[in-house]
Amino acid sequence: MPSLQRIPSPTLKARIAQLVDDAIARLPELGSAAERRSIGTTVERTRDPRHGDFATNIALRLAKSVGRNPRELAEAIAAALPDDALIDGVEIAGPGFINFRVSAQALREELASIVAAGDDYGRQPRRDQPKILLEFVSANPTGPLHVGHGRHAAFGASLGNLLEAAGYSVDREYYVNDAGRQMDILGVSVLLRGLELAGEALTMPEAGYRGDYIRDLAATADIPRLPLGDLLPESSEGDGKDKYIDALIANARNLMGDAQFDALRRHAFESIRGDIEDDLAEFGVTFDRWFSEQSLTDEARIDAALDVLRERRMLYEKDGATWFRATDYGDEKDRVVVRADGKTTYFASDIAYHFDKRERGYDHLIDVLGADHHGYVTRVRAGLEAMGYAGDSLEVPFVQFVILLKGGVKQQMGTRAGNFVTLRQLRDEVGNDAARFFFVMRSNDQHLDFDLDLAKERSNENPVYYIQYAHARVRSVFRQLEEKGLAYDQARGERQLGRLVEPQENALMSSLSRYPEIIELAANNRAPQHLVHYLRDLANEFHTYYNAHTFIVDDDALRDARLTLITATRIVIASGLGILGVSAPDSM
RNA sequence: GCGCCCGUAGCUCAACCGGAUAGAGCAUCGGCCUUCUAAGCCGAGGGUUGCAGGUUCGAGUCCUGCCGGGCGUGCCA
Repeated sequence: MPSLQRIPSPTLKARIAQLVDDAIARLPELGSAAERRSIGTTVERTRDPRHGDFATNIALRLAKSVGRNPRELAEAIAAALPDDALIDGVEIAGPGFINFRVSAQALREELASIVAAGDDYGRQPRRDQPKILLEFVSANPTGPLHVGHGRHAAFGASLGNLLEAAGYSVDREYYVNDAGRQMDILGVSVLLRGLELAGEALTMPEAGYRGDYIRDLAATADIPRLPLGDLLPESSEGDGKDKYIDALIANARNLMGDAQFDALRRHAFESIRGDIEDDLAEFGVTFDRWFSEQSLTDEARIDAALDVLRERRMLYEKDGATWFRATDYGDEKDRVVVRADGKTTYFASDIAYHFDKRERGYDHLIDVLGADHHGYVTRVRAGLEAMGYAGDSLEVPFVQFVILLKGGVKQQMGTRAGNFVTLRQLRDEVGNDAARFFFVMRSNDQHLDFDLDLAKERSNENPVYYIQYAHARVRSVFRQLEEKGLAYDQARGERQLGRLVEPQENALMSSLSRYPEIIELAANNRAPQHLVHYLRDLANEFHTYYNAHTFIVDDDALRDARLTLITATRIVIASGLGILGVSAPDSM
């Protein structure tokens, strides 16, 4: 459906807020414009229909600063409101709220605009500023994605879609941790499994990767026949598992040579990375860029970033290491960027990476991180500030853990141990739609109990079906229409919207008009679950309407009006589900 | 110890920069299919929003202190 330069009208909420602003501007005794702005005009949807459709508390907020009774103030503001066809009634209520009832005509116009805009309804025009870089998932390429990563993927992807719908310019990026020690550990894990496949008896060290996928990688890798006696370190793991595996890696490099070891490492890494990309793509999650951590080293960006910090006197030497003065920017301690052994730390990469993001022209950075990374934000912001960028240009929504319930029992997960449920397994069991939906239906900063058995049941207990069913029902109505030899006359439907007078019809129209506001709200709050709850409510209103009234009636005008209403409902549901990455089926 | 997040109905969770009588689903109980899909609808019961103070015209929301849970606090990545 081509959208030719459609200029979205402001939301109903924004239009009412404008009327209130206009009214206050006519009352100079209420203070300067600047003072009013600092208070802010707040217009909200009411919770209770008896309070109308919208309400503002502006009189309550202004009362103190102008020293007047809030109700009296509300009366004055209401009297100063410009005449507008949008509003059908205004009343003062409670301690000084001004309640607005939206006119039926305005709702009908909004309904017509949904059908006209189609998929574009609710979307704001694209703004060039600010340019947002959204980084999410960024799971280490040392194994397949598990359900926790799935939550990150679903949340990040939905957030990106929401931000774009709200008009922001967004690029999505996956930071690939392809450098450093963990790649060595991955390589040596594959080596050990390969030797095992060749008949050697050995046990995987605790610090090694023990998942079954390591065996699969080993089966397709070129594994040299190394003598175990030379490969295995003399020290035991009891002396420290980190020390043990480092010695093992050193031995492997000595015996194989760096080139062959790196080739083995690369084989494992590339196959895992490819698998992650495929997995995410099947999940409907794609990225504009896969950013390699190794490239920071290869292109000397870490050194360049450290040079900038050094010039700015933000680095010093102590105990043989190089430290960054993070405490100057509110961190609780200074942080090492170059270790005594000359290697840069992961934090040094992070500084360089985030500096690079800003240098690439992104104004605002969003990193979706696991809740266990919260300690990181202060120091990365410190890095940005030391580089001359605002610390708050980095925003970090945290995603809490997923607790997987199977038979009512919590499943423990760990990449090292390899006993996790993979995202792929989850998708196979519950389907992409249910998985995408479940992952975002709870606030990201809440732990998520993911009940596998429940999600597997293709029953009415699964909320995603409830919404999809509403969409399928609309399609079904139109199939019935066709079978009865009738046709939908959209133009007539739009002319006859005045026929929609049932309470269920008014409720549905009102809910539909909220959609653009929900997009904005969910995007600004980084909260896809607002959209989830909205869609659930909308589906509920549709199902109620469906049960209360027949759409395919003999009265042509009424029938077309109703078909217009349910078409608009279908459009909004399909759009909302699309943002969440969930399909909108034509039949179920 | 210090820092961050979270405590809302039996369970899982909502509640839009503080707003009016705190809402849904599941579960429980009672109704609705000769009519567009019953994967649906309607109704009922269920709450001292962890506790105690404070700010405010107004607090689940903000502040302080407790209690309980999670995470972090590496020259790991």
